[in-house]
This record gives sequence, C-alpha cells and structure tokens, in this order.
Amino acid sequence: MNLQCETCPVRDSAACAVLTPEERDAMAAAGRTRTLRRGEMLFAAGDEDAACATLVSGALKVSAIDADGNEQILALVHPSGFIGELFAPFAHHDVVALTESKLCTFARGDFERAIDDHPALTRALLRRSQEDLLATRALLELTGHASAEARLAALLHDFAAAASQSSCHLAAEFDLPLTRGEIANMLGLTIETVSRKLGDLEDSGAIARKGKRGIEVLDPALLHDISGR
Amino acid sequence: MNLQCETCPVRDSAACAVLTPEERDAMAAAGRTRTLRRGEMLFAAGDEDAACATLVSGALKVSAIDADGNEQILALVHPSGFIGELFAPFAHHDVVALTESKLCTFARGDFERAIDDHPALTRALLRRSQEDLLATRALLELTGHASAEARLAALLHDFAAAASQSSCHLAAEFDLPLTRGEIANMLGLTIETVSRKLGDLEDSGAIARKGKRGIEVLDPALLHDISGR
DNA sequence: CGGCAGTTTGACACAATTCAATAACAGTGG
DNA sequence: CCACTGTTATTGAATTGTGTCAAACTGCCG
Repeated sequence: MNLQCETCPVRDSAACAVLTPEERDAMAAAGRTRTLRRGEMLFAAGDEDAACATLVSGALKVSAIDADGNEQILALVHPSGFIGELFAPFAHHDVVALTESKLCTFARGDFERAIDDHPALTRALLRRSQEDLLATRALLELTGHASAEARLAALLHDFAAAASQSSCHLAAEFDLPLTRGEIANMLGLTIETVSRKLGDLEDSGAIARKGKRGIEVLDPALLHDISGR
Repeated sequence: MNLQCETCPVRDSAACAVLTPEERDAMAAAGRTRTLRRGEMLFAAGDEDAACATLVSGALKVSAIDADGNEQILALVHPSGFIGELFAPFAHHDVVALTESKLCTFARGDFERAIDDHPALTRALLRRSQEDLLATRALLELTGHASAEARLAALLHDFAAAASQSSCHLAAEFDLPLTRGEIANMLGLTIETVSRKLGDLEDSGAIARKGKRGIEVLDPALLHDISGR
C-alpha cells in the first residue's frame, strides 16, 4: 500500500518529519506500509538487504540468538523509531513484532539514496542512532550490576513512563508489552525469577498485578527507589 | 596546539577522512589536539558543552557511576573512534583515558556547524554511531546470559583480536588495557571473580599470564570455545 | 626500607538458577 | 457451551555460581 503521510500518527516525530512536504512526498513514493501481527518477523539476523523502516504503531523487539539457542532482547522499538542496518551488508539481529504493528518500509537502496539526497534526513537518523545508543547503554548499565528486583523495578518504571504520553509522569496502569519470558531475556534473568520478583514487588506495595499482562503502579516513588536510580 | 592532519595516523580511518583536503583544513582550524595521561578525564557525566573529539592514539573508556558509587564501563574507544554527545544538552557518561591518549578536539558548536556544512561528515558519523550501537549490543549480549568464565574469555578474545592489526587473526600476546577492577566493571563481575576465572583459564591451557598485564594466548580455539560464540 | 595500589587466594553466605510440579489461561473444535 | 490442548505463569525445594568479607602477596615508587 502507498503511504498516507497526511494521516500518519508519527509524521511529526519520526525521522521523516525533518523533510519538506515535497521531499516527503518523493520519499513516500518509494515506501510501502506493512502490517505485522504479533510474533511476525520484519527481518532475521543474517538477512541481506534487510528493509529499512519507521515504526508507525505497535512495538518491536530487536533480539539475538546465542550459541545455545537462547534469545536475548537487545532493544525495544516504539512508534516513530527507526529500524535498519544502513551500512552493514547483512542484519545483525532479528526484529520481531511484539504486538500488531504498522510500519513504513523502504528498500535499502532507496533509503540510502534518500540519505544521500537529504542531509537533514541523515542528521535526523544520526540523532536517533545516538538515542538508541544511549538507550542500549542504559540497559547495559541496568543488567550490569543491579539485583533482579532492581532490574525489574526499573523496567516497569520505564514501561510506565512510556505508557503515559507526558514523559515526566508515570501511567497509573498499563499492559506489559512483553511476556515473562521476554522480560527475563531482556534483563538477563529466568522466567521464574521474574515471576517471583513481580510477586515481591506486589507484596511490597509498589505495584499490583491485574491479570497476566496488566500492572497497576501503586507507589511510583517506591518503585523508583527499588530500581536504584 | 593546531592540528597536523598530514601526519595524523588516523587520517584515513577517522570520520574526517571523508572530507576533501580543503574541507579538512577548514575543520582543522577549529580543532585542537589534546593529550590525556592515564586516568585523566575528557569530560564527566553532566558536563554541558562537552567537547567532541576523535581519538588519535591510546584508548578511552566510557563509564557511568551508579547510585551506590560503583563505576560501570559501557564502552571502550579505540583510535579513530569518535566521542561526543551531539544532541544531548549535557554528557550522559564519563570519558576517561585508559592509557596516554592523543585526541583531536572540537567545541560542540564548531562541530555542529561542521555537520551542517558537510553532509558527508554527518554520514560518516552516522556510520560510526551505528557501529558503536552494534558494539554496545554485543557487550549487552555478553553480559546478559553468559557465565563469568565465558564473559572473560570473550573479552580476552576481543582484546587479542584488537591487538593484532589483521582483524581475522588473534595476537599471540598482548597487554590488558584494563585493570582487574575495570574488567570486572565492564563485565558485571567482581575483581575477585575476574582474578579466579583468569586462573581457571590459565589452568585450562587457554592462556598464560605474563606478569600482571600480559596475556599469552596459548589456545585460541579453546578460548573461543569457552566464550560460547 | 616502608607504604600503597593492585592482585591473588580462601572460607562462607546468599541471590538467582535449575528442576519439577501445578495452575491459569487462550484457542480450537466438538 | 464445554471439554481438550498447548502455551504461559506461578510456586516450591534443592543446588550452585558469584558475591562478600578478610587476609596475604606482589610490584613499584618515594
């Protein structure tokens, strides 16, 4: 399907927002929208000419499979995020939809041409790339030293912050975008530990569990405190 | 001191290599060289207007200090690497010299101007930024699931690869650029565990220790095997 | 020589994993 | 609607890898 930039929910926040309307229309002609269902893969590690894409809605995970076949989640992608390995000959990681997701995809070659033609776009991607770098380093910091409970508290805190649009406040209630197994993979823990520590956090009064996915933040300050940041 | 690009050892591999000689000379006029001794800091987390720099020789570490005052090393910077938070209002991490290091520094404003003026430079930085991202994710992958011994083996493997110029072969012998404490911080372990596991690796015949800093790789295949990648 | 920073080694404690069993749930089809 | 099946989550008990604490050792520089 062709792109409909006029009605795109991330038209002001995605990388393409820096383009003039004319430039944007030119790019739109090369792009296609695509919808992924939960669990569907955008591309796999090793793929050549993996597509470039902007996430319009939903959520993706970037993950690697280690030697023993265990998945490790390296990053989450939220709407207006960019995905694509522009300079590597092949993709280094898998990219999979966590929920039903809409993307705006471009062939690698088309996107590289756009970068050459539009310095502002390159600049926007550089900015985004640096933000990704900071996010990855934040995760590294977290998984490096912190206890299981602190890691989990920090992740819940981040999710709560992401769920509320007003970056400074936490959402009082939200649904986990990840299964227990995915949370475990992301934090370098096991499913069982995640389950147990969620129980502990509930006992401590920081959160309440609403069914399998739902989380209610009862005490944001306590949650922040446990996360140790 | 003014820049001497003609004799710069990284003039072909650093970001500025993409500039024409004229453009490069223009940039050189805005830059200054700087030498850091081991332990000296380029900038600290929280600094405003932290400088941008290309590492000419030596090695740097990028690290964060967590709530309890523990250092966590997030990345190492090798010659031709770029350091600088271009879009953030302040630096997120500390940057410290691991060995005597020569850098080529620019004021933030000057560098931002250069980016606006030279699309090729922006592109080069984007490429570098993506490589940094991959390197950080590789470290994340490592510290996520692997055992202490596997982490250490992988780190030694990386160092041995970095020490030999011919990327595909390992150096037979090299000096650790990090103290035990720094290795521990980087891998999310303790000094004691690093020390013990180094002993185990020596017992297994993979390596031999030559004094405090020196490492001899006796069995590269075994080392790679233990690292589990 | 003494002092200091970095390293190694040992004994012990504990947090998180592993193994194992049960429970809640989401689909699917009768 | 309910039973059936696979997936995901919870809970328990035992194990173990790594951290913690403490002490001794090394090399180096003043």
